[in-house]
Amino acid sequence: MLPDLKIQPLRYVLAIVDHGGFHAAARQLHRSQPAVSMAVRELEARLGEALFEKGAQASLTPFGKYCVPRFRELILQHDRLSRDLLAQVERQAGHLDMAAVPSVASRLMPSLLSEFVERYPGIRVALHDGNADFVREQVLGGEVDIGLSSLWQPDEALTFTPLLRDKVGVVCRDDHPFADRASLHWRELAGETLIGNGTSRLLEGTEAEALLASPTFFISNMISLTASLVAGLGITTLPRLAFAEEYERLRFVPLECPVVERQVGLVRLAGRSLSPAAAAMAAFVVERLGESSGQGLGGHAPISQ
Amino acid sequence: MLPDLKIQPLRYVLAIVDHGGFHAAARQLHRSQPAVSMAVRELEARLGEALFEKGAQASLTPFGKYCVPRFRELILQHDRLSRDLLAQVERQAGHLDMAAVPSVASRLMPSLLSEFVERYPGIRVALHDGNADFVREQVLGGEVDIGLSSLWQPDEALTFTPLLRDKVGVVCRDDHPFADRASLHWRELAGETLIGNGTSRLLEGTEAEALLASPTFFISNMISLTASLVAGLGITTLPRLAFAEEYERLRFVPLECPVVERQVGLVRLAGRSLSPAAAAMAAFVVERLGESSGQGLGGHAPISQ
DNA sequence: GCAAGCGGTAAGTATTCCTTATCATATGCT
DNA sequence: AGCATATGATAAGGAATACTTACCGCTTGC
Repeated sequence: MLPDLKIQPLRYVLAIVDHGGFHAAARQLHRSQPAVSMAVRELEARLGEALFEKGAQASLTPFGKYCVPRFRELILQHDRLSRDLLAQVERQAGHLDMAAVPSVASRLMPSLLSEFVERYPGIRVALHDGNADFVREQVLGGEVDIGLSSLWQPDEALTFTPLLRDKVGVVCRDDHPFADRASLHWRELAGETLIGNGTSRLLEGTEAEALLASPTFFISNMISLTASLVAGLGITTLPRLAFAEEYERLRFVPLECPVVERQVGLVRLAGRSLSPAAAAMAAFVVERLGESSGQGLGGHAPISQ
Repeated sequence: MLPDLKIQPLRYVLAIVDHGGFHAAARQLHRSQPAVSMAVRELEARLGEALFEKGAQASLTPFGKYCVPRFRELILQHDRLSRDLLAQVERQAGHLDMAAVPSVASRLMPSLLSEFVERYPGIRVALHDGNADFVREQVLGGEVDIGLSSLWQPDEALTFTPLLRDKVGVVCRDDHPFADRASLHWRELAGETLIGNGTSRLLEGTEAEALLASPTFFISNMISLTASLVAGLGITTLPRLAFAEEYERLRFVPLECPVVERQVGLVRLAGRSLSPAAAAMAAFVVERLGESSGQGLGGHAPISQ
């Protein structure tokens, strides 16, 4: 019923109009003049009406005059779309949503993000932070494109790319007997007031699991937890990355026996591709965290694939 | 630089999305399934990014999800344009401007126009009236698509299609000695008070030319002219079609010697095509006036080509 | 009156598009 | 299980399109 207009012949028509002739248009289009002639004739046949007066110097028919601005409009739309899609693919535009656990979000992402926007100025990033369960759910539900977290258990629907190891240690106030120790054995914690937190389950399945039975307190909120530690309420265990170094009175002492560590990595939906922008971020994160990270944030190490 | 998206593959993508699969889409598009597959792959290659997840049941990648509404938008624009142009060509839409001399505009156009809009309900017509010079100028200047008028002299830039002959006669009041005459000879007018008007120059070059020397008055406006005639100011000559029959006290008496007639016809720019709507009107006018007109408007006759 | 411009035509070739036939894999049904 | 029937991908051949070069006829300008 309605004929499919091809973009090219429309472009030809506009070129003829703009350059005032078939020859000039052909030259500018890097085509031979007959190619232009024939394409226009084909288009006219398809429309059932002439666009150019026959015979003389190329001049538009009234119908042609009617068509030209409409052709121009359609081509404008087309080019806008084409340009837009190309920008997306080439990572010059786009946006992505990502989720990260608080430690990663606050300790690693700030510098990563600033480098990222420098490298991909057109891409907009939304960073959501929450605990590992939150990250998992956000990725599973498609609310975010990628997540940065540790995986408690493998999930069929998720792909996990390990990026760095993060060793658990004991956090205490600077006046605590542990404060100046270089390392600790789990049995030494036996008599202490141990405050549980969201990362405590890292100890599950290790020799130190017994400690989990004793905690008097469980504080999930990191601000409350650090405040409690500063107040001398007790001590806790945390992965190094989750230890807020800006609290002057708190000390981090590595747990050497057993060595407990979480793997922080990239979480994404299995079998689903990423948007170009998300792929850029994923590759960027892997590149920056997967090989030589550290940069003063000792205690966690990249994972060599 | 920016790739030309073809309309067809975009349609394929939408069909796949809407029908939930390559096979179903192919069926609905009257294409084979490989044709759809390959076209989509070609498009993906051109864009440099996959639109559908590979492997499983057809499902969009995030990039595909980004593209689909944009494809849909472009195709909507395209189809709107295609439909619009088709409607123009098929005379279901469009508009035209025409000019006509007052006699034609007031005596012939009303019924013609009502028939025209019945036959071409989508076409809008603007009718401008003015004397023959006005019509000529409007056509020459492109302000109107076609004109209905008589041509005083041939014009290289204009094409004139004669449609009907319109005989000149004498118009006088019902109490004038000529009022009941069946016809008149020009010499009988010698002693009369002759009011000149815009059509008087029709007498130029005929035996009756001498009359043009005498007129005491010249009144170009038709309303003023008829009012003057009703007032008994004098008599005048007019083509039959220009004689306003609705004035009860005026009479039209054919001039039999010499027989003077104007040719009323279609005026258009030579060598220029008409818009579809204008072409429809031109053909319609020729069809209705060129062969068997009359319909009680005696005194002018169609011109058999 | 000739040269140089225009657009149109013809014939051949390259490319694009679409077909049929076939495959590998995944889903559904006893 | 296991066969039947979906799915989408692939290969090879053919039809349609788009483009090329070569040439024609016409107008325009010196």
